[in-house]
Amino acid sequence: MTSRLGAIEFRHLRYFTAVAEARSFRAAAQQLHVSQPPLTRQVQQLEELLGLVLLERQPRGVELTAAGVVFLEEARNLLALADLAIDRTQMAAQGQLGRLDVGVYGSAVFDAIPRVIQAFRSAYPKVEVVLHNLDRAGQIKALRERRLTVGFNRFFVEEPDLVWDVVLAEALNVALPAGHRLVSRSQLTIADLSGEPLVVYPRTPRPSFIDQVLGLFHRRHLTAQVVQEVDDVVTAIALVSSGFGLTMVSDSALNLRLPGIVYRPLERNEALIDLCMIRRAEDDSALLRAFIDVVRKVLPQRPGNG
Amino acid sequence: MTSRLGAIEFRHLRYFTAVAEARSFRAAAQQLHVSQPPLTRQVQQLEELLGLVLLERQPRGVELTAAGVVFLEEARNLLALADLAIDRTQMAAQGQLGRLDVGVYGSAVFDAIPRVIQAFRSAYPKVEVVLHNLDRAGQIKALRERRLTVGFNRFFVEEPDLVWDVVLAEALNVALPAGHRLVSRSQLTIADLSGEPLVVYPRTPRPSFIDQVLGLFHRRHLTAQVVQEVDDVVTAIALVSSGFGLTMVSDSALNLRLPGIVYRPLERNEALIDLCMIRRAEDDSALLRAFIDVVRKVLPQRPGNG
DNA sequence: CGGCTGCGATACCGGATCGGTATCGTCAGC
DNA sequence: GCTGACGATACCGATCCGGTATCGCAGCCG
Repeated sequence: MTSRLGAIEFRHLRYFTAVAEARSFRAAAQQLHVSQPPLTRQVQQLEELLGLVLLERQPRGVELTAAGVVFLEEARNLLALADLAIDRTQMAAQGQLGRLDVGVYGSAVFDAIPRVIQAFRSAYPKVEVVLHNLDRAGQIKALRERRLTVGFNRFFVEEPDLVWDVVLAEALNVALPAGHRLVSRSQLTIADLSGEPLVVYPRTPRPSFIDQVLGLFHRRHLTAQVVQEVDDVVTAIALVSSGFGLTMVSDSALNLRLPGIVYRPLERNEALIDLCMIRRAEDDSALLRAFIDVVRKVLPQRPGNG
Repeated sequence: MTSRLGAIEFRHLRYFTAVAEARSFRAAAQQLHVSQPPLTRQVQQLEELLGLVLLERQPRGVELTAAGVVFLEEARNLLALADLAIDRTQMAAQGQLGRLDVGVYGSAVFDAIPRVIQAFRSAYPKVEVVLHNLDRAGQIKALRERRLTVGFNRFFVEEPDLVWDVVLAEALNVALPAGHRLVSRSQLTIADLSGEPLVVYPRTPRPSFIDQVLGLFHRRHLTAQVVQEVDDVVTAIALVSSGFGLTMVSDSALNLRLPGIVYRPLERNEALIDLCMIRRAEDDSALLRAFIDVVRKVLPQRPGNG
């Protein structure tokens, strides 16, 4: 890339623009708060660098040549764009401009995450937010490779270079087929589900939501009767509506309204399911801090380990 | 207009861009053929002027901050635009870029002028050509006020600060109603028209085409029987087609094809009508020179007074 | 017609700033 | 813990910038 810029500097543009607009070296010198000789010298140097005459010196001032007319317009443009560039850079430094890559996975995409993203978008409209559907392993890999800024997942193993926060504790609900006998109850307990056929998810990655659900039974020395393992909550709900059995979903998944499906809350002290946010420990960018602030404002907060 | 540019110069952008792209001060120094310390100093100064940190210095090189990512993009952009600005300025100096205001009037707009403009547009596609319909007085005024670069008209009085060239000598033709007795002749003379009712134009400005036509008769001691004076050639042709009489038109006007109108040429040695080009005597711009060259190439040329 | 005035260009000077060399502090890797 | 590579710093000479003083020139006015 061989540039024709040579040694032209913004100073040349500033000085030339002032002279061209004032149609006078002396008047421009006053406006710029410098004396007149430096203006003469800088404009001469600019003309020499361009190999062109930009101004016609005349007894009562200066006139623009055709090249001068064009260069004046270009110089004004460049100066204005340089100002904008500085503005944009300073906005970026304040986290108001840039790109935020967010990893998402699981049922939180149906409620909690959309609320967060919407709030962030309206608070920081010039930040481009990109969502990536990645499971936990994929999020961790992408975070390390800088392809992700934050990730949301149900829980995380400890990683030395990463930090996680629990940003939301959601209650659990049972999804039942419309005619099921438990539909008559307004609240359920884990014990109510003992012996009921269960559809569980996700099959991978492990450990994850599935293990938390099964743990609820084991902790109470109850037996979970798993009839089907599926990939995601949507498939699980579909199977429930087909009469395969019951399944457990977080509050976020209540937005998944399918015909023939009824949700009943689990008693709140029975179990809570965490939503976690993971990020690089050394990432102290203003953009990430701004995002975390929005998350804490939008979601009922709980302390993390970071 | 208070700029936030401060004392930022293109040098800062060039150096920062090189360092940011190479992710290394030393490597950038090699590419730029300078030593490493000046790079450190210029980047430090740039960061100080912006009040921001653009680079994170690390043991194995440098990483960009969020602000650095944005500023790198902006700086590249500015450097590329500066190059383009220089290109455009140099094109302007060569007459390849700019704006050409052309004054036109009379029947030449139907043939000679369109041919010139089309040739110029294809040779200088980045020059904006603007046509202005102005009579001779209007053209002279606009030329003096720099609103016009050149003007075309049928003939000009001498003006001290203006220069004119005859750029085309067109033959004359007679426009006849379809059933007229002279239609049977393939060529006509002025004498053939003696006693015929004539429609003449333009009423103003004077002197102009009308006076040249009437002069043809007076020179031969013939009588021109003027039945109607009108503003322009189009109106004259319309009256001819209505049977008012005959009228004289230049070659250019032969493109005006109306039903019921027949054109017959005047013998070539009977009369020629000039097309003149007028311009400022002191205008030696490359753009005007380029236009004159095109005119001379497109139109059969004759020497002018300039 | 000659002095005056206002313009840009030039000469020259002191200080700021640039780029160069040499060197330091620091962290990673063997 | 040594070594090597990186960026930062110290210092120096040369350049470049901006300032003052002055020149050359053209239009203006009495």
